[in-house]
Amino acid sequence: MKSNSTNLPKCENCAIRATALFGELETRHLDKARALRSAQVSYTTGEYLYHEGDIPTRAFTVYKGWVTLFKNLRNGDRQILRFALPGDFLCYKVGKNKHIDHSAIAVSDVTLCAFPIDRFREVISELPELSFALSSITETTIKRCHTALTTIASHPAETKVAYLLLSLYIREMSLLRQSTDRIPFPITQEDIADALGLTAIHVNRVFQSLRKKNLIVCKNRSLQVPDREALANVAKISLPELEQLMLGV
Amino acid sequence: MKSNSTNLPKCENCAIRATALFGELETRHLDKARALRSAQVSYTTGEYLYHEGDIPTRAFTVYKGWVTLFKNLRNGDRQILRFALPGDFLCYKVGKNKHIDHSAIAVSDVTLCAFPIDRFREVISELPELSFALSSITETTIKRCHTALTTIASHPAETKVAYLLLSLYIREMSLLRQSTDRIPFPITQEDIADALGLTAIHVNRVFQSLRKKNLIVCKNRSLQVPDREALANVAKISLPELEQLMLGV
DNA sequence: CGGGGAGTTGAATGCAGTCAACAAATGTGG
DNA sequence: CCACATTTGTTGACTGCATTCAACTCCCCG
Repeated sequence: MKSNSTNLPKCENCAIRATALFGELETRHLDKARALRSAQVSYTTGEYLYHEGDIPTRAFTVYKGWVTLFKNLRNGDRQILRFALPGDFLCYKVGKNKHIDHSAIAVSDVTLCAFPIDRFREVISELPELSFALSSITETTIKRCHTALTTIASHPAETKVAYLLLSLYIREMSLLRQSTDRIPFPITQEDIADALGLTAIHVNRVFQSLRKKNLIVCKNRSLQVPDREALANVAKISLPELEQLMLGV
Repeated sequence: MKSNSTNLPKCENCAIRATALFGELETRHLDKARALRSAQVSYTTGEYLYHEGDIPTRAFTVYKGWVTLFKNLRNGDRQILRFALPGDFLCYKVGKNKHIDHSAIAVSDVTLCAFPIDRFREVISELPELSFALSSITETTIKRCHTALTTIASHPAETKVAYLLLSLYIREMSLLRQSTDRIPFPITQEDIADALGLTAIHVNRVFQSLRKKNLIVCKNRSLQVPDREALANVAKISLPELEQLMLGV
């Protein structure tokens, strides 16, 4: 882990602000709110951001790279809860029970903006808008959690994989400025299996099948989706609906 | 739906306060916060509390009875997101996107305490503690959503069913004053199937198997769990852990 | 050049879905 | 209070999707 608390980039120009915490706040409140941020921190691939059971002191906004949030299970398996992409807000925890219920690992090299959680209490007192911004974020988190539930419960496996791939593709594409149709894709087939409650082997077979139908091109840690409509079809969701969920508020 | 806004029971003596929204607040703040509540409302079995896509104006605390929260899927199936029991907080929504992402139905006759959502904004401004109470609630919701995810993804079906039954049993038992080991159980096997991503037929077979092993007694809309440890074992979770999640904050 | 992680393939097994029919319980109107 | 309709629960036979186990390839990195 590497930390940097000087020369931080300005929030108002931040490429990801629209989708991040401060995107919920009006510009005139930004200066007050920005005082929350203390540093940018970096982790390399495979490093833990925090462990299940920790009492977190800092919350994070992902600035660059991907993070997996997961729980370790009794039987040695792990359940991936979600993949956090740039703009996502992690590890905010103010309830009575102070322990966090999951772990987080950098799946690629990541940079995060760190916010001491204590300071939220103070700022909210003088800027109640912040509390609604936070609510808005957690509502999105719950909404995504609900669709994750729905996806994992759905059948067959092809539907689940299609849904996950398309979600990640849409979110990452919206973050890329350049005109490319290929996104960096740092997660493994095993990660996907752990996210969807499948085996890596079966995920692999589904990948073959999707490739054969020309629905995905996935190699060298990158992913292309030539025809989103077609993939959305397999995922049994309407494309506009999914885009609204992934990009909209 | 039936509404009553006079002679409301007092929050400080409420049997469910410990686990409900105001349980998060200290007693000295209760009078300010109680001003939020506007009425008690009742619904009969099968009635909708709200529909997916609605713009909610009121949030609810379940006072009596059970509620299912669910989404209707493209293919006609429905995914049950969770069962809400007395003390649970529903339908709070303050984010930019004002539409709610799921529907809610009374599975038994229910009584709810209703709170106009608008008024939360005002009260939070003068009582920031309320915003942390709300955060605490949503953190619990997310935590339960995470374990639901983990449960649905887990194998085999017996594990899932055991987990759900035990969760509901533990929660409902803690609400019953009398010394009984039997809880009212208003949901159907199909509800359970819709919650876990299984077919009703297969849930039935799992029920048979659990009955044969004397792990559950389920008839006439009631449920007994003679040996919680044993059922927790099948559910692949430690009993203390589950109790902490269901009862603790 | 060697090692390890990730991906790929095949064969065999088994869990859960589907279809169909029926039984039991519940609710409704006559 | 009974007759009927509807919902919920139960059982059996069959099918098929996903898991398991094992072996092997490819690629990246040291």
